[in-house]
Amino acid sequence: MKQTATRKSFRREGEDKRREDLIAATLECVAERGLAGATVREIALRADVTAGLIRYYFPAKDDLIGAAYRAVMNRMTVQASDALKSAADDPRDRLNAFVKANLGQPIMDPNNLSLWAGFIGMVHADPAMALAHRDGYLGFRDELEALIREALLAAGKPAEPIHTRRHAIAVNAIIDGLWLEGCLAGDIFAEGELAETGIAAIEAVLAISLNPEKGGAI
Amino acid sequence: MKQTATRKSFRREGEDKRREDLIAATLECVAERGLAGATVREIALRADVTAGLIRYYFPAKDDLIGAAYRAVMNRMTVQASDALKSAADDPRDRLNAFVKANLGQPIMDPNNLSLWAGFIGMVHADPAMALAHRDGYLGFRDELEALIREALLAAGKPAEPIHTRRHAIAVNAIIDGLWLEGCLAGDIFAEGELAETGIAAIEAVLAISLNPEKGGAI
DNA sequence: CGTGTATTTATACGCTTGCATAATTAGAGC
DNA sequence: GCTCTAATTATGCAAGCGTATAAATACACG
Repeated sequence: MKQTATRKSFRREGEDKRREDLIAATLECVAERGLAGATVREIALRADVTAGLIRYYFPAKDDLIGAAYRAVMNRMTVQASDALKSAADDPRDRLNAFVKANLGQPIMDPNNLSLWAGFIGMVHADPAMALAHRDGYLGFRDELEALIREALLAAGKPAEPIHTRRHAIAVNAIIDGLWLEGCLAGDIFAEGELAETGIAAIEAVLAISLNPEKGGAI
Repeated sequence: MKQTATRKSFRREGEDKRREDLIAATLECVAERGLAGATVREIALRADVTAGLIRYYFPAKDDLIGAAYRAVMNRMTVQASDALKSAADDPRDRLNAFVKANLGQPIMDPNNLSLWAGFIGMVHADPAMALAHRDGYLGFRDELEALIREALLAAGKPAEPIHTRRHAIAVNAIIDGLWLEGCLAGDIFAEGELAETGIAAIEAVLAISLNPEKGGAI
């Protein structure tokens, strides 16, 4: 076993696994030291790989960063959708669960904000990234608008597209704004306070109750 | 005028002027190419100064960046406060004007978002930045809470601190969220749509009218 | 009209970065 | 077990970074 200046031993991994590992390592770096801390060498170190390999899987570093961004956004979307799947049937419960999921762990997390903010900074300069972002945003808002529509109907309220569009914009703003506050300074809020505040505000905006079981309201 | 390899001519400026110029140049860089584009050399170029001078006025580059961040936040705060000064006496009109100012030009601007996002990315890693941000955020929210309290009282509604706090959190989220949407994709909204949506949402949350003149409501 | 000094320029150093490329090797297929 | 190739390591480079420091100069003051 005496080895002086030996090469690093390695295993060949599947392409998918390696990409995932590299993305995960990137997210670790960003989480700990911000976007500036995500250098190819540091990422490689975390992935237990040498720096050169990154370029084997990603044409340039920015492609890896972009993939990492998409992974985070996708992960958040999936987590919110998961909350929907395990929710009750009543549309109001579903909207309630959706909001709570977005305003609680693990979605409302400073690490997510760091990556998101870093990426937003690039959006302004890179049109391709701007497009990717807009798609994500509109997708989220469309999902929200559908939930709102069903909740309104379940409460016996009209749900014209003209109104649901504006409602979706407002509710989306409430979620985004509270998410932001929670990510940036979660410690100055009580446990669950932001989620409760969000639910109450959305109830007021939509003029319906999102807790049809307990607090009955037509 | 024949000069080969002459030194750059310069004028001595007051300390305040130089600091302001350097900060302005920094903001230009960040707005155009993100935080990564704000290098000492590029900043110096924009300020029509050589790079070394930056360190004469700021101990390190990060100090300049921090000063620039504070300048942006301060500028937005001042702009919003200006809108208050030229508003009517009725507290509901004042809150209305405050919201409209934050959801219109020049505050709701992609450049401001770029700056803000770039800095927010650092907040997570740099404790000093985090403190600066928290102060700004709490200052904004406090101002908002005072406005809300007065508006509620003017409408004959109770304004207990327990409630105004939560209202301030929610209204702040609405403003932040809509500001974000407008900065990121202002072109997909009609003129004034976001401001109107914000006013309507806030009216719903506070259960008062913010247009006491025209649309009378107790 | 000199003179002193605070301000500004100029230059260079040591690091780190992203990227390219050559050398190696693990592991599948025959 | 051999062989071939795709995956991985290792090395180096050119560029750009922040910072330190010495040299130059504008300009207030006497």
